[in-house]
Amino acid sequence: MVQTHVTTPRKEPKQARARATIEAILAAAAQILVQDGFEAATTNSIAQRAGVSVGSLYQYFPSKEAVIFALVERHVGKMQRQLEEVIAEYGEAPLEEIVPTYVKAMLAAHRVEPRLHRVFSEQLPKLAGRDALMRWSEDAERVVRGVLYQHRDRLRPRDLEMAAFLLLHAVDAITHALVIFRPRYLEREALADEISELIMRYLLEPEAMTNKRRANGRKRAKRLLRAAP
Amino acid sequence: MVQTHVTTPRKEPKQARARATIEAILAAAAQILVQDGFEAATTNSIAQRAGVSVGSLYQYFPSKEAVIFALVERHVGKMQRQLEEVIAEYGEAPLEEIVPTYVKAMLAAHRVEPRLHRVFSEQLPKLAGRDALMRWSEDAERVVRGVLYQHRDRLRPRDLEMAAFLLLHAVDAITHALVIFRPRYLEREALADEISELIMRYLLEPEAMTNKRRANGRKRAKRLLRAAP
Amino acid sequence: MVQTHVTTPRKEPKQARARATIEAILAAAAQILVQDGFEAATTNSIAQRAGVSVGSLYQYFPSKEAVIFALVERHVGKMQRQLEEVIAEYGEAPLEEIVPTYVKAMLAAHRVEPRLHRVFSEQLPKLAGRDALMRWSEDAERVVRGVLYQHRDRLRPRDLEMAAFLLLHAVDAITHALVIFRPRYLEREALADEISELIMRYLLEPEAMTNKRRANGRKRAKRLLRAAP
Amino acid sequence: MVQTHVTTPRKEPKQARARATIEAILAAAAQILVQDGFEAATTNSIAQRAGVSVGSLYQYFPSKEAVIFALVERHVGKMQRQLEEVIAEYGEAPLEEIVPTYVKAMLAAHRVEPRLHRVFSEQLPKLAGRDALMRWSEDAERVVRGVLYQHRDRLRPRDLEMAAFLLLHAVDAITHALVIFRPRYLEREALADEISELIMRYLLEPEAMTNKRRANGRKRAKRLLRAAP
DNA sequence: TATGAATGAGGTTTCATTCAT
DNA sequence: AATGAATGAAACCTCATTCAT
Repeated sequence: MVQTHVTTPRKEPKQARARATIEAILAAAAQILVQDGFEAATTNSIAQRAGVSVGSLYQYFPSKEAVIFALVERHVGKMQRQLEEVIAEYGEAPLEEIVPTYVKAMLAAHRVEPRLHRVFSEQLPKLAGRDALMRWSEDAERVVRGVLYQHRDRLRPRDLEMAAFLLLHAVDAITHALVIFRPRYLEREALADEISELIMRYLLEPEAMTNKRRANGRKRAKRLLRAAP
Repeated sequence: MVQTHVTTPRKEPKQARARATIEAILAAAAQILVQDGFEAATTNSIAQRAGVSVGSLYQYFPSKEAVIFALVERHVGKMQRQLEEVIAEYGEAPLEEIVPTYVKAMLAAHRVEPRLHRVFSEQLPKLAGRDALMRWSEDAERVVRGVLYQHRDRLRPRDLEMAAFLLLHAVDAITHALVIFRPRYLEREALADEISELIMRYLLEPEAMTNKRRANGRKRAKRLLRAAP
Repeated sequence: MVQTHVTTPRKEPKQARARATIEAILAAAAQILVQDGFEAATTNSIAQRAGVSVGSLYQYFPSKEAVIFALVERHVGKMQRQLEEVIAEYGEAPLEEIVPTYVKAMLAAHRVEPRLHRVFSEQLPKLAGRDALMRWSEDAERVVRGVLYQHRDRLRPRDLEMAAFLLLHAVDAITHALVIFRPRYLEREALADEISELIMRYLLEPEAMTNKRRANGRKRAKRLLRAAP
Repeated sequence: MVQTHVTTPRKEPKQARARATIEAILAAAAQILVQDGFEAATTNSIAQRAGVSVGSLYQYFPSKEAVIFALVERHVGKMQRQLEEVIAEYGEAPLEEIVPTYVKAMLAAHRVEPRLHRVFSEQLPKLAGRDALMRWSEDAERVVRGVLYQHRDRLRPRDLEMAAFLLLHAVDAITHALVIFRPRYLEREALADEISELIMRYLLEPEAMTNKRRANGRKRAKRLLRAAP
């Protein structure tokens, strides 16, 4: 929606207010989900926490599930964009760089709203949003597969599809488990290195994996990551 | 035992008929959970599918959650027993044997009732059973940690706790993701090998991992596993 | 039912057992009513406390209300018999004796099972037993009225029906209130005297109420009451 | 204030419509209680009779008991206010005036909603409102005690606390019994006189109780009562 | 006869959604 | 546009009663 703000200035205040209401509702929903779990997130409680009436909620969302769905979509979108940015930027880089960067991107993605992520993966009922979450997995897998194909000459595994599957879910689950069982680990430097190690050792034959290369790669990755927002 | 009075069984059956009723209720609950998801599992629907009245359900379970809880406990118990058996049997074996066996045991554990497992990990609300599921994770992690400590001389990673954490959740999540995204993969021979590869390469330095050894190890593992019940 | 226990000895054991079961049920019901209130008295809880099965309860009582009803009847019966005994014995005595004796009889009647009496008067639903309780009131009123008529020549009030009504309910309510608010008072000697005073002063003109007479009356009443079981 | 969160009103109405709904609910509850007894007062029947949905009932009352509680509180409040007004107005008057006035006030209080009062005192389960009813008794007793202490010089009874107890409950119970057994009596003039007589004769020595005084007192009381709203 | 498992109508309560104001 | 009162289907759970064993 391209806004011609020069010609329709009178509508703006209203739209801005609507936007604010929507934000308030989503924020309230997220807060309740995180603090009190899925069962506590009723339309009335969300509206109340958002400081609006139920009526207003239904003005902007056709149903309760739509609220949850919007929240999931937004969350997944953020994660996806993060991942894609990294891949786009490092698309041409050697594996030694792209892997640790990807790992860090995943960790960073989970750090964004770890508690919300947890609620989504644990308590989301069939209908509302589970699909969106699965789509994210499939998209991410496709991206990983792409990267692997690019470097297939150097890789040990023959079945790249299976490899992509394994890697994606291993990393995803580890980060997810971290959020739940070891929130503190998430901050540790060494962790990302270990996960990268897991991946690299799986992907490359020992002789293709010089220490030098790996060390360099890691340094450069750090530098690049620091440059990112 | 963390369970509260809300989830403990209400009375011990004294007649065979009662036992049958309890089984019917649990079976019905499992069926509904798998087929229609958590939301569809109402006390009435469960009772109806079990061919009994709601009243009968409440004779043996003090609440709806108690039914779910019993189901989770039973499921987790099965998985735990499988895992412990394997570890007990292969406790003294070299890593080359124990790892693939463990991987296969995990895959087998998930194959027991994969769809039920999925529902549990995805849709279980806070109260009912999530704790039991997390306890399983922690127990399993402890077992893995024990194995690693036994072989710590040969292992590359220094932080064995972190290593145990990574491996457990990687394998767990991969099997879990398989159930959801690639149920067909679960049958494939190669899959278990790949996961074992992922683990072994992470744990051992290249020079400590001769091809010969690995090949032997794998064969022997297969043999042993076949011997197991 | 006059039992010819000489000719039907074989039935006795059975009947004795049945009697014991009935007693157990009534005792259990009374206990639960007193301890946990009316709502807690379910057929199952009564049966359990009585140490029998629900089925047995229904063998001897056609419904839950029948159990309550039996309990009320029995309680009211006891009270009524107490009252009638006193009146029968003191029927010919002067008011100065009969009044304090009656008061003490009432207090004694409430002392029998005060907590049960309380539950009955406070929580009895319309259907079960309320009628029995009201019948008791009416019967007692009739008795009191009879006494008053006998002594009508000496009495100040002209409307003896109203007087009987006032006295009966005043005494009844006072004893009842005592059970609830001042259980300790029930033991006090002075209390019965005060209540008697209340009645006598209401019934007699001052000049008809010599101190001497009242003192004598009180003493003799005490003696007589002591003689009673 | 002994009330718990279970019985406190749920939200303050902000619209006139809401106020009307609350009134309708309370009126319906009172009606059902009076006509069909406690057992018949289900949330659905109350809502239906009130012409609203169950949901509306629960918007304003957190539980079924809260409805009953509100009704009891309101009723007790009315009675208490009546009593206090009389005492306040006649606080300085001689006993000969205050007693008949108090008696009439009590009778009037019970005349307000006699059938509702009956249900409350007979069928109120432990939880809902019994406390409120007992509080009323205690408050009233305190008031009576105060009056007696003021006039203690003229009074015959030595133990004024006991006297207050006896009088309060005698009068309360008599009025209460009237409601149940002789609703017609409630209208009779002579009745109040008789009850006053009962009290006065109990409180005063014969010689302190001139006919003249009593006659005057009664007249003046009548006049004053008539003046009251 | 005694048992206790089974029944199911009916009660309380919640909450997504609508709609008059 | 916003409000919040009103709705009612549907969930959970209880308990008097029946009946096969």
